[in-house]
Amino acid sequence: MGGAITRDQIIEQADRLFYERGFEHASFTDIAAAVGISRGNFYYHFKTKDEILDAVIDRRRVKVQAMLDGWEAEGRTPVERVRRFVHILIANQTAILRHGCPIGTLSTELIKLNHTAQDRAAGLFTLFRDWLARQFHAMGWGADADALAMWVLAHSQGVATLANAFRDDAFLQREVADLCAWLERLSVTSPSTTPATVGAAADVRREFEVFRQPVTRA
Amino acid sequence: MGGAITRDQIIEQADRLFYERGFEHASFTDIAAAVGISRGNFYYHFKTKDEILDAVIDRRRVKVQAMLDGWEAEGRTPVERVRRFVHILIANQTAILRHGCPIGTLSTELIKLNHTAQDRAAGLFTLFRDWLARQFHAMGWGADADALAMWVLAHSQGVATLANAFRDDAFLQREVADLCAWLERLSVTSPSTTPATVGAAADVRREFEVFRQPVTRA
DNA sequence: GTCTATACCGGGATAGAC
DNA sequence: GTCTATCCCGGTATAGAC
Repeated sequence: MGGAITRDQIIEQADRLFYERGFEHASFTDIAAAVGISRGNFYYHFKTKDEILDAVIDRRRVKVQAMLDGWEAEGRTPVERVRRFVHILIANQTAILRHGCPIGTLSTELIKLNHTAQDRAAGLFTLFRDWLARQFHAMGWGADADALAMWVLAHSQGVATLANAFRDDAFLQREVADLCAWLERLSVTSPSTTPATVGAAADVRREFEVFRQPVTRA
Repeated sequence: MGGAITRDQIIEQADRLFYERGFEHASFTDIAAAVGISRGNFYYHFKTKDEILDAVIDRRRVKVQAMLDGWEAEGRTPVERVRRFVHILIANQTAILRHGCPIGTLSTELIKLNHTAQDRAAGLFTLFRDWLARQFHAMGWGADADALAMWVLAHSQGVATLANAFRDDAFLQREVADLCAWLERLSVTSPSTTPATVGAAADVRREFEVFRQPVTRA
């Protein structure tokens, strides 16, 4: 009963501290202090630190999936949904400027540690990747949907990293605005909005070629 | 004499190990073993681990600057020079797939550790940023040069992070090809190649608007 | 300048009382 | 379920012989 509550609190605080200080740097002492329990009590709930990491990644999976489902339900069009994705950079601006992208920084760290959970961390990226690809697919980009998803994901990731490194909120906002402007243009000429005029996959691709170019300022 | 050589070797191996395993995770034991000296001998050359980090960042500054100077000398046009920048993703492909971007991952880690050297690490990004901005400036993008520089830097950074997380060399290559294609288009319509037709800054900006859109596939 | 030996601390992890 | 006490290890850092 109370045990489950404590366990949840441990996961919640560990999640936060892993994000703020990094997995390796966040100690049991830190987490115990944050939860308000003794270090020893800890091991009743988790046998090792890696077990806590697993639980944290699970928690993040659930939260990410819930967020994506929410966007799916809210956004009327695929474009609106992708825009919601891009806007997490704004919604979480303060945290990103301070600590970077929660997924990117965790993934990067676990790779350095050669940790067994590195693939599970990368799996968090996959949730976004597949969701984005589905949106672009719905927009009619077919075979290019995944490439577009990776492009948006990579750019957002890079923006988060540099905004974090430079603590530059203006840069972050500008990039979000430009990504949205690009999305707008993409949607206007998307085959899904002009289904009658575009038939063959080759035509879609040719049209795509014209419109895929970087955005830098609004 | 031999001391200076040892010192250089320590910095060299520390640089490599900080990149491969991360600053915190790379221990004195690791570095000492790599250099082939005892842990104790270490402290004759550096009083603390932070001092080694400082030396490593200095070393990276020098190497980055030399690389940028080299590109400046080699590349005949600004576009060719920027292309050289983008191509480091290919040149260092193996290392990037395994360990990510040396600058991005170090910067990210030091921020998590709230390390005093975090700004010095971000300064490595600044070297690239300013150099890229100068290239775009030479291409005629004037006030937008820095924004373009940041855009390219951020995108490259994101590509490195995701290529690392997914160990996806095909993605990395595709993104480089697309970045180069975008550069090509940018250069064709750059005000520097058509100086007579473009006068006011507003015209440059308007023209710029048309051509800044994302690239996703080749 | 390089070594061995060692101090010291904080990390993760365990044992056992309550 | 939670605590205190403790273990063990590996980390950084120091002392002092050579």
